[in-house]
Amino acid sequence: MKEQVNKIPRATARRLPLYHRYLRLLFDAGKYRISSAELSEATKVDSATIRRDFSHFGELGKRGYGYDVEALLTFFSKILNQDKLTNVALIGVGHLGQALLNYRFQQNNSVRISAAFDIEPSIIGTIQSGVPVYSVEEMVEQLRLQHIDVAILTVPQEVAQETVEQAVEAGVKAILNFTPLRLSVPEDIRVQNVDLTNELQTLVYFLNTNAKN
Amino acid sequence: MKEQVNKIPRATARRLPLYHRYLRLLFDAGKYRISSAELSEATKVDSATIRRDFSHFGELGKRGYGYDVEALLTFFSKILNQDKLTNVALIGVGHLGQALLNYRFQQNNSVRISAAFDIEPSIIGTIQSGVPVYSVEEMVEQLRLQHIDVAILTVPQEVAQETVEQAVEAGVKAILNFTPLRLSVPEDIRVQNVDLTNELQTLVYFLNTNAKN
DNA sequence: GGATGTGAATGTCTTCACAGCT
DNA sequence: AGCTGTGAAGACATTCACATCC
Repeated sequence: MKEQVNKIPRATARRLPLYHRYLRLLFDAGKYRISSAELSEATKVDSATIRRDFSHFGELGKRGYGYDVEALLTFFSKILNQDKLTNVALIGVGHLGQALLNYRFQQNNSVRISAAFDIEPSIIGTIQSGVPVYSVEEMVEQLRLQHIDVAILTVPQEVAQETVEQAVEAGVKAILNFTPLRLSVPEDIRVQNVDLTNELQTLVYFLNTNAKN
Repeated sequence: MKEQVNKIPRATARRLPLYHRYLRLLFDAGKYRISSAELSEATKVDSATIRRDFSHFGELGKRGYGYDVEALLTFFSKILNQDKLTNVALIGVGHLGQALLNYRFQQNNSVRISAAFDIEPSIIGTIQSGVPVYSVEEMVEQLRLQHIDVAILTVPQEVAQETVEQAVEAGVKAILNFTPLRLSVPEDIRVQNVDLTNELQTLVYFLNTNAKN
């Protein structure tokens, strides 16, 4: 079933959505052919890196020509499961959670938030930005029922760990963690941290060190 | 003036705010001594990596003992300029921008959003979550006036590039970019991308590849 | 005794530079 | 003639494992 070329380097995998996005942009702009040099200009990824990344999936281009935009786009759509719809849960409907509910995660929607959870009685049972909000008590049940295995965590840090444990119990396999805490999870669970304070402080740090790195 | 130990590896620098945060947590919890092994458990950073990271700043620990929490905290506070207040601008007060205005970027506030910019007449001139909102027309002037050199970019992607060019013109040196586009900037300007769609899609990709990487 | 600091080994990622194919 | 795909080199990062020192 998985005819997938395995052992894609992590760094490459993390760039795939970016390539996919720019290929769509190019395709929509009517471009039918692209070289690694041009794609590099758009994405700011070194052209040799782009060629290396692509090469992990086979010989996608033609020497002396470049890559066919439509073919590449189709290929990466498959790779990234853009054909299927992936349902995601949002846990914690505070300011940031609300913003993410409104966030257009895709023009071409292949990922969508299909359920949200909170403890605030005034929003439980309502539809926020098109997404039903459930109480946290119903979370395990709903996650199981809806077969959701990706969750976005935007709860207060005080309850982050306990919440993630419930989510994992309910079968969640991947977590996009917006809390500033590093979560403890079983090793087969993937956590991606989005650490806004950290990003901002790193930026300030580099600014104050006159560092070129 | 800069007695700073230079040539800190990029990967180390990106972990400094995390260390700082956990040291504060430990300090506030009354812990006065910590080993790299314990800090590793909290931060999920390998203990050898922690020791290597710290060693770039000198010999901060004591063999057979570990590290003094307060001393480390003080040290990293200096390194990260936690003593000074850094003003940051928020450009684009949509849903995500609003959420960031409310985001507590620090318990111990050393970074704060001091000005916001938008084109929406109904919020221009108002105070949103304690932050004055100016029109984009006033942006260059205000950024200069307030000597702001860090900006958070949460504008629609259609105007991202032109907006960033104005910000750079106004002296901004670092940008936290929440738009899905890769910005073109002079090479002395630092851009940190926070690419939410990308993160989510990468997570989905890894989920569907039964990848261990 | 116990945990640091660090050479050395290993792993990962990027970049060069060019042979080879179209 | 031009651009890919990739060996080889280089740069960077992590991890091992232990001598060293408190």
